[in-house]
Amino acid sequence: MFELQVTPGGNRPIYRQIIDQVRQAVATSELAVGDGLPSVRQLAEELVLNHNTVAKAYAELVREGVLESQHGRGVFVAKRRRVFSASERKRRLDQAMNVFLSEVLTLDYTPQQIEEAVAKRLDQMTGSKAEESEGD
Amino acid sequence: MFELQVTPGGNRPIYRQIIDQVRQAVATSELAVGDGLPSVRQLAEELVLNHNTVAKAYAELVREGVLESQHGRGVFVAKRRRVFSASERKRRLDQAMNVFLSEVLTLDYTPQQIEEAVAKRLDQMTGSKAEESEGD
DNA sequence: TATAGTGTACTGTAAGAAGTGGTACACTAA
DNA sequence: TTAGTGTACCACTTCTTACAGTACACTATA
Repeated sequence: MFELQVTPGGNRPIYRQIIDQVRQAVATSELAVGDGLPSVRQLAEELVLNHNTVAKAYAELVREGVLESQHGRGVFVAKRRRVFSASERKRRLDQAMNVFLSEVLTLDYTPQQIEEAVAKRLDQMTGSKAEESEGD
Repeated sequence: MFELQVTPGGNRPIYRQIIDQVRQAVATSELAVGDGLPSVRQLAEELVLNHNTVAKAYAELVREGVLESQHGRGVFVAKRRRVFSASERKRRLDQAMNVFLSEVLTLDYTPQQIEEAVAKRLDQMTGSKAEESEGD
């Protein structure tokens, strides 16, 4: 079952927390292509939020090509496709790396530690596909 | 010479762009320990900003231990030191990785491509210390 | 000592983002 | 017909970002 959790008052906006977690669930195959997501109102009730906040997150994920919405039916995980141009992809990768690396280097992690941590997390994410769907 | 550039109206706040670039300059040793930074008013004039915006960025960098301010004299690159607890460092590393990885995985980069890109950029950052200070 | 330049700290103002609350409409499926 | 869906508004509040101006304590230098 797809669960997500949100902490209001954190440094990161709620709707962005939803985006992060859905992205991650898709990346780890916890959510497979075609899977349905909770409706905006249902998820809003679960998380004690306004439905507009959930809708905002879903809308951005649709824009990114992660989700696909069907009016009157629901929101579903979309088939993998590229929505950005090659140069835009590169630009976003570079910017994301800059932010990430300048942050962790400031935290005084060494390059080796960073590379290891990234490799480990990537393995966690993409290696353990759908292994939790046994207890359903 | 230390140059930095800022784009207003971008997705990232101006003061945060300053923080990112100073962090990066320190990480790459473009700015060495003890080096002075432009004064808040001078930098504000260069970038056509309010001095409060620059001061806000500097203040956060001081809080992070990247910079050190001397009242009446200026702001300087601080000696490397840790300002966060071990658990806080780990928490920040994890959060930064989550944001970074969910973002680039959504961009449809493969784990291999991501690891390579990170390794390459890390090498650029920490390998080419102060090599541009020849054309001064 | 005067003066200029420094960081810092206020106040006030304006614009935008984030989030809530409510309503409404078109669509789908039972 | 009815319930549930996505979507689109509007109004409102709170917080963040940024600007504008002023002020003060400090440092260095003439």
